[in-house]
Amino acid sequence: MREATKIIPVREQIADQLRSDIISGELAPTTKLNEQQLANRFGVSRGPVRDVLLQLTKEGLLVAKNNCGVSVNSVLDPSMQELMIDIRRRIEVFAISQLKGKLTEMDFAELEDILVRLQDAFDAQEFNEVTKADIDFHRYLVHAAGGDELTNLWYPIVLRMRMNYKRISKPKDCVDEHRAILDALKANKINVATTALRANIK
Amino acid sequence: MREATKIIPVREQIADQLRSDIISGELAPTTKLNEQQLANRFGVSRGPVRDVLLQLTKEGLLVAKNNCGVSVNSVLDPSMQELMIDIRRRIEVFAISQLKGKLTEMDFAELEDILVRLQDAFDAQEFNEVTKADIDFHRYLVHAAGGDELTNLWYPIVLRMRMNYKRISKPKDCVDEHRAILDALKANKINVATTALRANIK
DNA sequence: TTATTGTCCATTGTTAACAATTTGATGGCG
DNA sequence: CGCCATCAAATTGTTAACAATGGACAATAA
Repeated sequence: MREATKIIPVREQIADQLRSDIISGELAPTTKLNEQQLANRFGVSRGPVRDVLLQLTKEGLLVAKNNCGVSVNSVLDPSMQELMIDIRRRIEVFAISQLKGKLTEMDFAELEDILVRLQDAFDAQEFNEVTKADIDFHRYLVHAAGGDELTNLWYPIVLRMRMNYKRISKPKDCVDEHRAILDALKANKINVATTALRANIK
Repeated sequence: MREATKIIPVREQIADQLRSDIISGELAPTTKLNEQQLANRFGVSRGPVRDVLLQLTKEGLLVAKNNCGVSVNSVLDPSMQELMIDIRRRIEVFAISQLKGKLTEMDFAELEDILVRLQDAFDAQEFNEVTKADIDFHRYLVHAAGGDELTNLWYPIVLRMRMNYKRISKPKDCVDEHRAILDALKANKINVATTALRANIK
């Protein structure tokens, strides 16, 4: 039997695109979003667009005012940013502690694929793709440990953090750091992986 | 001029009611929710109901399957519950550290009101109301410190934690603990407040 | 008997029209 | 000249009809 081909719902595609636009800075903070315009852009009606806007608002990327529409949220002030980093670290450290000895060869292969994407995107100077691969790597681990439950808690935090970075500071380090995390996981050295992970989240 | 009467949007009312039903256990885990039935119950159309179901799904109270509707989420396994407690503590400790010296007389009056509600609900053995007042107390502090941003991160965690408790174990302690927190805040003794807060979150 | 396929029904996903609300502008009045 | 009330345009909130999807059940063939 062939590998199941993944069906991606319309709403999810729209959400992904908007998230991408926001964290890439294409949609700047305080930009107002019009439901009808978005509906036209994606070739759907306002219904699904409304759903997506609601979701992104819950995720903290957008802010909504009653009967006044939504706009792109502003960057976090430093103390909140610090809190977010701390919470994200706790979640991911928790994740790999739960994963000790649980990861299969298939998991490792998947993570290797993501690292390849990361490297390729870096070589091509596609920084948006670098960001996506970076997030995918971490999400894979979080999801493997805590499922949708934990991922839903973790994801908005990452997105909010990313909104604050205009661009990846040192993409090269980014690749190396993830390599270190993966190698440590493969060797089942959780302490090493934890240290590498904490160094990567900043 | 008359005091501004607070307008509570339809969606919010529906969301509050459903959250209440879920936390109180009236809607047991794995219960499937039908959009049309809910629409009839609240006397609105499916649109707003869909919006609410999406939100509660984001909050982790419900789980959704494509084209298959939503159902009430199950309780957390112990390790996740522990992580949630840890993160919630971190957020609330952050909140009161930010609030040092910032709370006004009006804030204290508001918090006193909530404590009265808590005491009354306890006296009347209205455990649902006890839970609501309890949450309101903490939410007031979190919101005062971090606004909607922090509240949106914090709230789902609290809700998920509450789903795991069938009932308040010792309502009397609950009142005393919140009294201790408020008194410490009034005296601007952040260390004391932090200790009391950490003892209350469990 | 058992596995497969086809049909039906219940439910969700989507759409477009309608109602309600906010904003900004315009004009009269102090 | 500035301020407030009133009105119009634009935008969101809501509704109900329509399309599409998934699951259950029965019929068929091996």
